Amino acid sequence: MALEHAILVSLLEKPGSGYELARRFERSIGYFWTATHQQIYRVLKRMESDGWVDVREVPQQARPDKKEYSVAALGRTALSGWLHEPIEPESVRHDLAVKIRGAAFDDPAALIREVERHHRTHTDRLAHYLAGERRDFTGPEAPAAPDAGQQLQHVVLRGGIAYERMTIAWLEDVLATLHRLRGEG
Amino acid sequence: MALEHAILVSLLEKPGSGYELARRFERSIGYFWTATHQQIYRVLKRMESDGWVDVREVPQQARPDKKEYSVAALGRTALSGWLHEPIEPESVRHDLAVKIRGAAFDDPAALIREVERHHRTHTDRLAHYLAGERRDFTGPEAPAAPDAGQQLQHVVLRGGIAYERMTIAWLEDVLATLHRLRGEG
DNA sequence: CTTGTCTATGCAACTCGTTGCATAGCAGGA
DNA sequence: TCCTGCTATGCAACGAGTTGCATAGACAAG
Repeated sequence: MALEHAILVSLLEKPGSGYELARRFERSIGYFWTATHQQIYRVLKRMESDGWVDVREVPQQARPDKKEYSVAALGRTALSGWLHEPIEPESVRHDLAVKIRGAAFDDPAALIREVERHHRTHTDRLAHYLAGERRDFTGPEAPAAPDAGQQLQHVVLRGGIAYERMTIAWLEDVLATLHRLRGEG
Repeated sequence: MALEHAILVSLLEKPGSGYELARRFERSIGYFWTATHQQIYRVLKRMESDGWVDVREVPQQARPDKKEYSVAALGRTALSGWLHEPIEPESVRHDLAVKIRGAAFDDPAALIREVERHHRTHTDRLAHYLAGERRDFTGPEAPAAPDAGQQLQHVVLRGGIAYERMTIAWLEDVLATLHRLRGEG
């Protein structure tokens, strides 16, 4: 499992609490790795007892205290070890594709609204990624000479952008097919 | 969960045994939904006791007997109900992206071989999909007037092809970035 | 004649991930 | 004042998915 490793990377980029990690997993990290707060708290606890992360109690005013986690030496070693291991190309779980093939045994036209909804979601995500890219990498406030970390973050973001563009184009292909079938049927 | 639904779709396309389903999940269906044989046997058993599928013992010579499953009326109803429910756009799990961002805290150049390996895997998959497309949809043996089911299978396959092409181009972008960083570092 | 491979099914144990619920302080609006 | 919402952490139960192992007949290669 790689949730531990995703957490290590996120904490190396910036230490933070379980709650803050959960919010990051709704945003930047969540573009390629999702996790709920319960999962994060549980895994953080295990990582702490394994000595991968250090904890620091941070008192706060106007809000509850928090535990700030940062990566310990053992955690860096564990991450390094994982980085040098080969991994399998990801396995896919695409509900919509199952639905599209299933539509052959039901009413294909009924899927049109659903596909349109997904199209809107992916269009929104693309706009969100592009805004982030302008803000952090290509806009006037972006660093003139990005360091290695920034270049690597940018190439991952470009992957997200390419994925959304591809998905949007494919959903349009799906819509055209569904409309054509409605005309025929 | 949608494994039940993926099984229903596959059985509607063609009835078969758990073993045959497992093989399909390594091929066509597996392009967008993976499952091991243990998972499939367990879910089939539940679907059978829920009356979603019918079983028929098929004696065979030169090999063990098998249980051939086909979709029952209740299964069709369940599938139809699921098709009319909205689903959330998929959540992503992309180990390689985690590794790429993690490489900022290790040696980026060490990732080059790994990325090249993924590039080869996706190139192979693309070739495999394109061969399937020629065989079933665009080649000389393909049906001149494909029915709804074939058109829907084709649009799903086109999605797989677009995904592989996008991924291959992105991996080349990643490789270029890693080589650039090695030159700088 | 033994070893390996393919079809075919399944159990048991485990880890991973989700859902529902609980607590608790503080802030802002009706 | 009460209700809603945000930060912040966590338990308990369940469901999904993986890994290892077991069985068993038939065939092919060495």
